[in-house]
Amino acid sequence: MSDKSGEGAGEQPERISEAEHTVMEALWQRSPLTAQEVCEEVCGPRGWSLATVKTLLSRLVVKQAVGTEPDGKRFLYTPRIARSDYVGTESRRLVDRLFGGRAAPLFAHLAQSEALTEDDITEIEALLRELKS
Amino acid sequence: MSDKSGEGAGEQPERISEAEHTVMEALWQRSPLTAQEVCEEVCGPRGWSLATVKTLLSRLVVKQAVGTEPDGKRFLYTPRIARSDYVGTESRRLVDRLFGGRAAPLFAHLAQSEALTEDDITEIEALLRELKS
DNA sequence: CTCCATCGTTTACATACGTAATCGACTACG
DNA sequence: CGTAGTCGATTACGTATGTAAACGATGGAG
Repeated sequence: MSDKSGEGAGEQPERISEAEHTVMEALWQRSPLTAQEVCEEVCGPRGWSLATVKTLLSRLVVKQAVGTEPDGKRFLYTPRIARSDYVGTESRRLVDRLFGGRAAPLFAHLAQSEALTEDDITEIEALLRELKS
Repeated sequence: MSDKSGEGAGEQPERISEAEHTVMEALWQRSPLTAQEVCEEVCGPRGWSLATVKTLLSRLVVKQAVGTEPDGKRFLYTPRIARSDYVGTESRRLVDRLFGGRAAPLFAHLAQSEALTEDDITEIEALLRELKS
């Protein structure tokens, strides 16, 4: 089988960098967007120029993390990977790397470092109850 | 105040890369170690050469993440940052970046993606009970 | 039809990272 | 005393990342 560069199904997605992730967040929030619109969302907070956003968008297109759709002269950009997938992968990576794949130690750490608010605790209790249903 | 490059207390620690982290884990496991010994721990699993470990160690020394102590001809390397600090920082970064700083959504994600084992759940329940004590 | 504002694309460049070979100093063996 | 092994330090080099300017096409204003 020519797995040359076709689209098969077995492409493990390329890593998305932190700057790129910022752009993804904008697209997950609302899409499709033009480069201009993405910039309006993120350039301010990050102190970026439009050029930077354009670069990041191209790289994300190459990585197949966002897709384009022509709209007259310009493009509309849309995420091609779900936020939940990204978040899941990243979370898993962290848990694997730092806690030997076990979630409990991560939880313990968050608890100890006071990263858990009252609300978090209440919510987690609710989730636990659901899990045991 | 001269915050020039002295040692004050206000140095936010430089990022430790993934490869460097592998070396840190070896040192957290047991220390002090020689470069040789670190290599014995990690070169196999990662397919690294001793040279690579040496490079990573130097970079970690520059980043002040590990300290050295002369031992005759060679050095003994020791972590200068606690694993729990590193783990805490990294966890926080992830939670901030992906979950708006809230731990509950992270937890929900782990739960949904089946990243939680029975044991995890039991342990977390125990932790929760402790927190509410 | 001409000119300008915009697009996306290409090129740029500094720093970080992964991975390692090489080099100068020193020590231990013969 | 000379030589080989070992150590940390220096240098190397390709790719990734952050950040952006330059370029060529093109569509709309006049």
